[in-house]
Amino acid sequence: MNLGSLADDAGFLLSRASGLVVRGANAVLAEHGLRVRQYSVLSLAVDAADGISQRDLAGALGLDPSQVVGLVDELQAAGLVDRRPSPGDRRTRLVVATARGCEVRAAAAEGARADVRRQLGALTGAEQETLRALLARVVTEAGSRGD
Amino acid sequence: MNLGSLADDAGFLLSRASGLVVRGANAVLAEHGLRVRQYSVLSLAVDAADGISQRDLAGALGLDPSQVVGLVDELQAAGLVDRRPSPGDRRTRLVVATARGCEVRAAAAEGARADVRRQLGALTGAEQETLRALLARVVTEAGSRGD
DNA sequence: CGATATCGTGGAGGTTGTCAACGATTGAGG
DNA sequence: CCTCAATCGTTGACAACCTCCACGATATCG
Repeated sequence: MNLGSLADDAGFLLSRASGLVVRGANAVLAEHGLRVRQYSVLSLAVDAADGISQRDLAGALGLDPSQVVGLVDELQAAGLVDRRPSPGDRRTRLVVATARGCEVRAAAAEGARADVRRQLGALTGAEQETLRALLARVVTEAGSRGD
Repeated sequence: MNLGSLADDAGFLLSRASGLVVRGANAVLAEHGLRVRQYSVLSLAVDAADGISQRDLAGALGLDPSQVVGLVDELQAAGLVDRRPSPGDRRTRLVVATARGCEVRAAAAEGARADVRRQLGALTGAEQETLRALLARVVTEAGSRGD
């Protein structure tokens, strides 16, 4: 077993698997007029009952705040989210999903989930859950460490 | 437990974790004048005793062949790899690592491995191995399916 | 020999990552 | 009250990346 081999490197495998899943997800989401990034933003907006600030969106997604601007612009132009002023802070703009945004997200989520199941088809259900749990710990640990 | 939540989506976690690891690796590799992509190409060239065609490079890395051109150009300009004609096929150009390429790769690999260990610090050694094995199966399965 | 496929390469167009600014607003300390 | 630093959204710039298409050179199959 060659430990120097790229095919055995966890970082490379992570990047490679991510590329595969993102590519597949983008293809599926295109049917709903969305890219993965837009879908992520929309999802967080739908799940946040009172809306979510663009700052928090950037933090949750690991993006630069400047990237969020464009994504929200596109979703807003598509009528899927709105920007509402925050009650307590006039700098902040809360991103809230519209009724149509909720519908689109629900439909897209179904397709996206099916595609992830397909992409992870080599793993049993239990293994998929193990993978999910391990990745979640890596991500949250990195977050609590300051990225 | 909200199954619709983005933070529980395996695809999102994969993409997020990959982004973290790649960012860290790029920072480490910058000390050696490399980016992750270049390091990957260089690694495969070093590991291939008789060189590797750009086609195979693209396949192993999941890249479009046209992307490999630029990466090899940069590595060649840095004196880390050479392009040699293939003995049996005049279309193919074999990418082979130079002596300096081997040295740089060895030095960079050490730093990269240390960084991955740091990024995956939330997991025990056994868990890291589990993660690696699961990802390897996902990637090879996708490969045997035609991406 | 001729049709078809493959390899490397170039270029176009869109998406992403990173960074540095700026105006508006907030919060803390003097 | 007033100044100073910090925060939020936004814009702009620039490099990296992905996707696709087309081409010349070469190989392979019929």
